[in-house]
Amino acid sequence: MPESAEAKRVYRRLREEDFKLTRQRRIIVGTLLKHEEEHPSAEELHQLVRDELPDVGLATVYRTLDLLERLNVIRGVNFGDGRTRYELTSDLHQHHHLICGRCGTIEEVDEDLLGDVEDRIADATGFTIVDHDLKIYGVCRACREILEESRAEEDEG
Amino acid sequence: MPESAEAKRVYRRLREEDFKLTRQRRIIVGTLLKHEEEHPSAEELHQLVRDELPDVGLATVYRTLDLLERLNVIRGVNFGDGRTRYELTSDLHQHHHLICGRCGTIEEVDEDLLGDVEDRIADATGFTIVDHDLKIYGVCRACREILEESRAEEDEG
DNA sequence: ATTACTGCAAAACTTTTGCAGCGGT
DNA sequence: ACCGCTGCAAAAGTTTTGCAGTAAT
Repeated sequence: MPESAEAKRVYRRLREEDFKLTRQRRIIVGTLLKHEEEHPSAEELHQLVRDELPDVGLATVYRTLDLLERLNVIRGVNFGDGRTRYELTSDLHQHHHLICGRCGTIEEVDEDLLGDVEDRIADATGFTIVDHDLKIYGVCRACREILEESRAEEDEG
Repeated sequence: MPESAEAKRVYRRLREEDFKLTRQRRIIVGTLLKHEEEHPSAEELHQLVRDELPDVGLATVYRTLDLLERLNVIRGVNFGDGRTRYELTSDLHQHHHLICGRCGTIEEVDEDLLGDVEDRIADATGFTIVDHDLKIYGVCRACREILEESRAEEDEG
């Protein structure tokens, strides 16, 4: 597996801050990038990492995630199941989550819709904005159709 | 303590869905509304609730939070410390969080800035939007000033 | 009167930490 | 060779669950 430009960028960040680039860290970073869209939890990432290097400990995964979070490479998010899931903070990956309250599906919108909202907030508060995370709650199209059908049936019955 | 219109709205929701309105639930709801802006965790809420009714169990607090979350009255959010914190989902309480990556302060912006963003997303995806949660990451004004000062000192030294 | 709800204690689960040895620089 | 990093196992912290008794309808 050739290492992506993205992975190399992370390695550079590590070296910049005088952290060692170990086999474990390389594989954890690579696996995280590869499975980015799944928003893996620590435990899930650990399983994936073990496919490649079987005796990596779970504690190492946690420690690496902490480290990457401190370096602002990733960020922990909460989708409401019991565990913390991770996503990249890269500007190249700005996206928003649409969370369906009925079926729990998470869709992504890959567009930066918030440029002028950020500007307005920065002006009003003096806050220097680095990144954002927008979650939108509602009902997805499929569930909405199901709900409309069952309502129609009730009206008949 | 007279009960707010907001609290009564929650009680009505409970009755609508055939849940019992117990002393514990009344006090948990009241305490949650009162300490809304603190985004209490289950444990913190438990402490606050015990001031009023000392032998409420922590499990009851968890069970009530679960229930209120299923009824879409509150929502769990993750601010990066180990525990789930809660906020109301009411339209009347739309606000956004500015999270400073240096000092960890969370400021709130109490304005609905996302009306047209929501419209665009709804049009593009067919998603029926009920609510949203926007977190903005960056550096607050105070920290920014501190950073600028220390940079100036480095340049001198 | 019925049965959902509660408190308590135990269990399950997620995350952190201590320590002796290993491995990147 | 140094010292940061790792695996393991134990600890800490958070959330869930079983059960017998209590209270809202």
